[in-house]
Amino acid sequence: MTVVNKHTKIISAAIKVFAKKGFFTARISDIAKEAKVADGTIYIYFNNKYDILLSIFEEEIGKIFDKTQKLLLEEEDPCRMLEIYTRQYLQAMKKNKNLGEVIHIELRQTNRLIKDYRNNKFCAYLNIIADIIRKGQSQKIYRPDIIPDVAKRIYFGALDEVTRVWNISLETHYTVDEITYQTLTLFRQGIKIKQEKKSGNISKVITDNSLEECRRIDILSENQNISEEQS
Amino acid sequence: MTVVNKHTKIISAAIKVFAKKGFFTARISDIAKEAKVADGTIYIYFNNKYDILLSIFEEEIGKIFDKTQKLLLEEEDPCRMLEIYTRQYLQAMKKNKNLGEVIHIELRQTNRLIKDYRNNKFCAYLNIIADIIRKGQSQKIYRPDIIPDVAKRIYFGALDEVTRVWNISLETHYTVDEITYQTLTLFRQGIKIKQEKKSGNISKVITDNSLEECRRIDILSENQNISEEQS
Amino acid sequence: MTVVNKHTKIISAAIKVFAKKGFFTARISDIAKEAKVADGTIYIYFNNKYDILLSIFEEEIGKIFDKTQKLLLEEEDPCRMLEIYTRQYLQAMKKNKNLGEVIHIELRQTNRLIKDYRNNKFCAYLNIIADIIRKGQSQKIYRPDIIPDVAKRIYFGALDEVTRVWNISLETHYTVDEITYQTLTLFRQGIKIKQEKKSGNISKVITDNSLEECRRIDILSENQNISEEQS
Amino acid sequence: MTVVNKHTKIISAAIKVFAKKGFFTARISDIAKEAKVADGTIYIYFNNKYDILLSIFEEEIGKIFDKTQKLLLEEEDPCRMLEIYTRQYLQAMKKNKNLGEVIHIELRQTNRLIKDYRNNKFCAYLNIIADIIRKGQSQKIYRPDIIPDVAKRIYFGALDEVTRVWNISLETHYTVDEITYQTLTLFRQGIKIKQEKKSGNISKVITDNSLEECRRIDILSENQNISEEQS
DNA sequence: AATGAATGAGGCTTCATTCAT
DNA sequence: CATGAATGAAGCCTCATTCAT
Repeated sequence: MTVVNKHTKIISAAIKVFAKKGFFTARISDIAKEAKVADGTIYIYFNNKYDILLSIFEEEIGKIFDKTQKLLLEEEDPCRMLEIYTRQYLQAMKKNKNLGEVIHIELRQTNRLIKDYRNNKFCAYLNIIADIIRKGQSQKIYRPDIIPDVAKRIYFGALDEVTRVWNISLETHYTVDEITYQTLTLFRQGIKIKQEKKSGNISKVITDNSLEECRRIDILSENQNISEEQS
Repeated sequence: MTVVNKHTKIISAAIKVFAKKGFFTARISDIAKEAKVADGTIYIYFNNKYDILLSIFEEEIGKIFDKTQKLLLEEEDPCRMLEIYTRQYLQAMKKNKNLGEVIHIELRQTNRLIKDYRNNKFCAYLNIIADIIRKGQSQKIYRPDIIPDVAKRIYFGALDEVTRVWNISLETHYTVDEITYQTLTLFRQGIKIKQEKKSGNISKVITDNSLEECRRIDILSENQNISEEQS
Repeated sequence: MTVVNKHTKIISAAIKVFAKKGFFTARISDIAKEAKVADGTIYIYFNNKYDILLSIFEEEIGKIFDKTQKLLLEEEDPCRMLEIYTRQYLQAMKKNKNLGEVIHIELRQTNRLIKDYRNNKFCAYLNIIADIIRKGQSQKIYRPDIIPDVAKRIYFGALDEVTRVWNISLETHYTVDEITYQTLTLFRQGIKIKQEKKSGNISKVITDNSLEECRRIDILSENQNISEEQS
Repeated sequence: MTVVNKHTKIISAAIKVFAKKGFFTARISDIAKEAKVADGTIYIYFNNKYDILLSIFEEEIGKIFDKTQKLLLEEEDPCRMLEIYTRQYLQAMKKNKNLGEVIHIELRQTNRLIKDYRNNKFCAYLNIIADIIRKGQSQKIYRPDIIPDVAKRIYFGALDEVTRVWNISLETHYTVDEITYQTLTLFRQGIKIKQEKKSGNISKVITDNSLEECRRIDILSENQNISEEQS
């Protein structure tokens, strides 16, 4: 108990350092100092600097994935499942803000290196969302025109970006609750005030019109772009 | 025609190289080779490697920002404004997929360095969303409980992440239209099928219940976390 | 014994290399090769190339300064003090001819960069001369019209330049003794044969005349210069 | 007249820039800017950066050398000749303080490169001093135990270092006259007050004793040094 | 002759990794 | 296992020099 696993100590230190400085800017000696071990010790537990990053993903994302997966097994309602997913993610990020930063930045930054390699766990984690959406669609709760594989990215992108609001705290500080509420509500019900009763139809019509128009504009602008396009 | 501005040539090359290798992994000599200039030439046009990245943001985001801004001036309907914003962003990203990658990754990666410094343009670009939402709220079209400064991040996060769908193309390729439709719809109307007439209330009750429960869970899990918390 | 302090090894190597090639022409890799360490090792002991130079001044001048200072404490006669000073400097330069070269050249060359910064030790070392002269003046041994702060420079300039006689050895080689004798004698008694007894007065008169004349010439030539002066 | 020789313009600019920044730190573009010509223009008039420095020596030292040489032809008294030499040098340095700086620093710094090559003019200039001393010795005016080739360096070293007193002006500002007086007097008559009549002998005895002692100490300390010597 | 944009060799410095203790 | 001094490969950047205009 008193002797903390060095592996864990290094991982924790690395999360902190990567979060603060970024993977490339962080130095091994920074991590070593943070972990209170010698530089060389790190190479007893990890093959190289990059391996530390990979291990963070594996282990930390793994924890969230496993816990979320377990909680979802007991749930059938897609809306509740989405809530669980969202809450788990946001809470994990809140608990360890540094981890959030690492996932946020490094996942992308090093994505080109990881690719198909080891981050299947992350893909699996993303796919949970797609599965929930599919479940909701089969239960006729979620709209069938939503493409789960697109929506999962929209959703995770939102979740991911939103964690910065309280990490980097550019504007103001919000509670996890507030952010959870905002994200879930926005995603489930949209930004527009639902004008129940009769107004619903109108709303729909407008939207459809709008989107139809979108498509026309899209085609037009695509054509326009041909001439604009820089080869 | 034949003599292309070297500044532009370098920027284009850098976008390509950064997109492929990432800012830190990219070498000045890579950019030089791509731009077909000598390494030293780059330093005639840019102060340093980092300045290239900054210039990409400034100039490229600037272009999108300016065009979007201009188009929005002619529009009053928040929904249409959101459409314009979304379409412009997605189209720009489609036109130059590498740029998308650079914005996506580097903006975050190097964000800690940029901060308040030069990327005000990016902040301004993000704030357009918040402004649209505020406009919608004052017109009683958008729900007042949405926090514009949070929602703008949720939305941009979604947009940003979604561009990867066709850039990195992990799953399948979708048209700009499809992605625009998906994003806009999801954001404006939510994922749930609107059960108009009386069911609206029920939906709302469920949601509220659900969220109430959320909060209880939140408190519970926070307590749980105390024991879980890693010192 | 066998394990020589790396710091010292690098300093020694740097003195040798700087002496041979000069600060700017010397390469870090030259010093590393001379010190038989890796290039990077140098940066464990010094912040940068310039810091090596500074350290040479600090440490080596420091040694001479300290030893000289200590020896002077036991002495009261200004003439003997001057001897000690001179001998110590010349002996140190003889012991390490390269150091002489480094002090000679680099002190001046890099003086503009060092200035008030770290070479106070050198200034202190120079001021010893001024102090000795002042002591001699208060003892009525040294002429009161000598300005100590000017004379210290004249004297150090002479010492410094003279070390080149045996370092660069442009003409012939002389012993430390010979040079010490030459310098001390010249400085203490002048170049002119002292015509003791009655002739002393005449000598003085001649000199005064000569110098009076100097001043007249000076004024004349200054006037001449006005027309010569390039704007 | 209006069209100033570009060669001259560049030389003047180079003197100014070298004086301010030093040869190695100065950039060709600095000189070009100072001379108000394009970088490339410099290479029409000079082979390379180093050639500019050499030309400065050649031309500027040459001017002083020629003028001094000419004035000395009309003079027979060594003391007066030394005055002329000193005055000419100090005046030239006063007229163009930047040139003083360049000679002072660069002559030494680049001495190892120039060596036997092109700076014969400088050697010739130094040798004037030796010749004057020899003349004084043959006229029985100067002490025969002075070695002209050593004394010329002692003297030039003093002159050179002393110019810094008013160039860098570390302590106080003195007039050319004052410095000329100080240097000449010190060199010709020494620092000690001449105690004419009988005391002259005593002074001599002390000095001789002192120097004898010097030599003993020298031998002793040389022996000491053997053990001190770092291999 | 004059220009100055372009070149590219080469230096200083960093830092992941090793290995003798 | 642990250490941390040492390594040396490799990158960013500078700037003397060139050459097309």
